[in-house]
Amino acid sequence: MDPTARQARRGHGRVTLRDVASAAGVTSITVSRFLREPQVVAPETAERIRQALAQSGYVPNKQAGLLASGVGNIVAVLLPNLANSIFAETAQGLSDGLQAAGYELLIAATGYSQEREEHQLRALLGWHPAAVVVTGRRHSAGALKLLANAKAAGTPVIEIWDHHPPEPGPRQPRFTQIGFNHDHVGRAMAEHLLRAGHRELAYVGSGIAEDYRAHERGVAFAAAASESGARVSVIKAPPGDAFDAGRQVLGDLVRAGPPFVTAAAFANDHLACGALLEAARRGVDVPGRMALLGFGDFAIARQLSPMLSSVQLPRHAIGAETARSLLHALQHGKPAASVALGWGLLARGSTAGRGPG
Amino acid sequence: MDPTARQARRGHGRVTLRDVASAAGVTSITVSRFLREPQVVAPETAERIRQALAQSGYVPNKQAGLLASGVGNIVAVLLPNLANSIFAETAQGLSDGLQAAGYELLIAATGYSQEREEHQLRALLGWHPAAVVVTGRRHSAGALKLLANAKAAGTPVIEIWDHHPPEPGPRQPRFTQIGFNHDHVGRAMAEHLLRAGHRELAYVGSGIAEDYRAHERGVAFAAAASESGARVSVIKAPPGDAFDAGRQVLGDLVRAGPPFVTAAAFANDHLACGALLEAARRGVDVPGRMALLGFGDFAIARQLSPMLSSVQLPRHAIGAETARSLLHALQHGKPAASVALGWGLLARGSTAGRGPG
DNA sequence: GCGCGTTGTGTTACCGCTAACATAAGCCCG
DNA sequence: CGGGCTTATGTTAGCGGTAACACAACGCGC
Repeated sequence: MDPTARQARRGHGRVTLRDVASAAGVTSITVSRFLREPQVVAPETAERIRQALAQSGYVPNKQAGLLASGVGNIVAVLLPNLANSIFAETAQGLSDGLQAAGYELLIAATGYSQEREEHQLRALLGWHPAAVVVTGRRHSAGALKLLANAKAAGTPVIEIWDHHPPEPGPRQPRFTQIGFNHDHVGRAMAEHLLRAGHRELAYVGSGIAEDYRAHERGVAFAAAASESGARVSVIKAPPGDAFDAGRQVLGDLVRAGPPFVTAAAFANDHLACGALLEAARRGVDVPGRMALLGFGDFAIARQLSPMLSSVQLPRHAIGAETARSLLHALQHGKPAASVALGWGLLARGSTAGRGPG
Repeated sequence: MDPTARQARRGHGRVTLRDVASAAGVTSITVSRFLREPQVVAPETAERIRQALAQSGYVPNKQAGLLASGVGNIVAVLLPNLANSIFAETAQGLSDGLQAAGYELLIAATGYSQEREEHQLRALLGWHPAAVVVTGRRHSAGALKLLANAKAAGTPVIEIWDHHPPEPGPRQPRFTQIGFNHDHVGRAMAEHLLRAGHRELAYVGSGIAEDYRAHERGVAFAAAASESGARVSVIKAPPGDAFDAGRQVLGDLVRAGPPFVTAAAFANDHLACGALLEAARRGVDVPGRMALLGFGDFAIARQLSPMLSSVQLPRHAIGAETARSLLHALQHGKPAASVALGWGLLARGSTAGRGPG
């Protein structure tokens, strides 16, 4: 009956705008206005409100604010995982760019599973985020529908870590893409080795079957090599520690043959470094007997001897550029254009050429 | 006047519970019930609702749900950063444990700044999270107050990556801690080197002045060494790439003296590996001329030759255990007990002893 | 046939905040 | 000195859901 009893029945016992307002001798809307546009409140009133706020420990309820105003500041982010340094750095880039603008990150990991992605996406969309960031351009049918709905409702949707022309076939919804073309990278990796004179190549995949981008790089690598008349064997790295997997692959490669593989490209630098270290242990000459090429340009790549050639990726830039693009789209109410970010093949000791030819 | 005009004025144009309800020929509360407790709805009604839901593309508005029911599923997480692999793995562990239970992660990075931490905390608390996870036990006065308020309101608060007895002096609010004691680790690192007979030690800090945990390890290291009559020089690693910093520190150490430092402990494995690689390049005998000890047991540590001795950390376990603890606290409505997680000093080649000395 | 418990659905009020409009007080100007 | 404009604050209604209670329809036993 009495307000106290009612309060006990519902409510979290937290300080609300109304509490602050009655302490300041005004109504809640005045405090609300003070918080959003202080200049429209009379100076003396403002002062009383300021004091009431300071004493109250008031924390605005953003659910209520978003519900009432439709204006939120949550950005939903879906990444394959957080432990992998490349995605962690992207998350950091996003965080750096968005937190300064007052946005907050609701992050979920999909474990490279489209099914989990759809599930997480559905959950995150329930918070009515101001924008949605997903990894890659391949999604389940359900997820695509959710993303298309979100975009139709004016929520910016950005696909990161990929940049690819539209596929043939039934027209797909298209979203802003920020990343790079994995076909190009795969081809460039092959061409780098071909230019050094190699004709018997290997491509060592990461073993994560669901990572379509890694798969695309491998396919493009093989295609480019075949077109030049070279041969490629595609190898799947064993599970477990990536360094150890790389070591094992190198051992297998040098024991095998003929034909003797003379150059191997890897899905990531950990695999490649494992191979490089194993070559050193076995006295296998790199790049003389076996050239090694990584992907990702992890910090360790530059530290080994010979230094590991690798592909430098815009890891942090993808996050930073996505933040920029998102802020732009939110300000202008229009989807931002896709951005192809730069990458580079860093030719170092592990693939030093045999001279032109 | 007419509902369409009103809808245009407010609302996001998204599908609401009411839309679904009118399509199914019931009122919104029935659909709401169907979603929460399907068994109380009559089978035929349920079927109509199911169809209406399938056609509508309805996504529940969690702001509204949380506002009305007070039951949410957001967990707010504050980490120093996301790019650093140790915190990324913790985030992954949390994510693994909580997403299965239907919780979502609102993550923010503090950059080791207490000021940013307080700011982020204030922002995240506005979402009225079901629980709050912060890194470390040191916070600004304002942040402590916010955390204490949250705890008083029944929100579980967990401090991770630390586990420490209460400090003397004014009584601080205490929260559940899940981590390990950095003093113990620092002492253990020193004792490991002392046991191998070293009397002239160096401790190489990370250069992040705000990382109080790294600082505590360094202080404990120095204290333990002094108590044994050994000498310690504390060195701050230069900024920039950690491997390069480690290389430079090793160069400085072997050029310096007398007295000749014979063993160096590092704030992380990247620094230590840089030193190890530089020693190999210079032909400095490890551990003969210089023993090297890392922290973190990164994957690369086992791969170098000699293998780097290091401290194995419960990186993922901190996240996983925090998830467990949180779920427990949420279910039982009582704060969970602190947990000291295990770590281990992995003695490998880089600190192989000179025999009992 | 009447009271009574079940079952399934609707009504009302409210979560905490804000948009839109209403209102009251002060001010200027002719 | 009264109409119209500003400025500062209040009132009302609603965001999209849910808790609590109300209520109608039904079955059942005696």
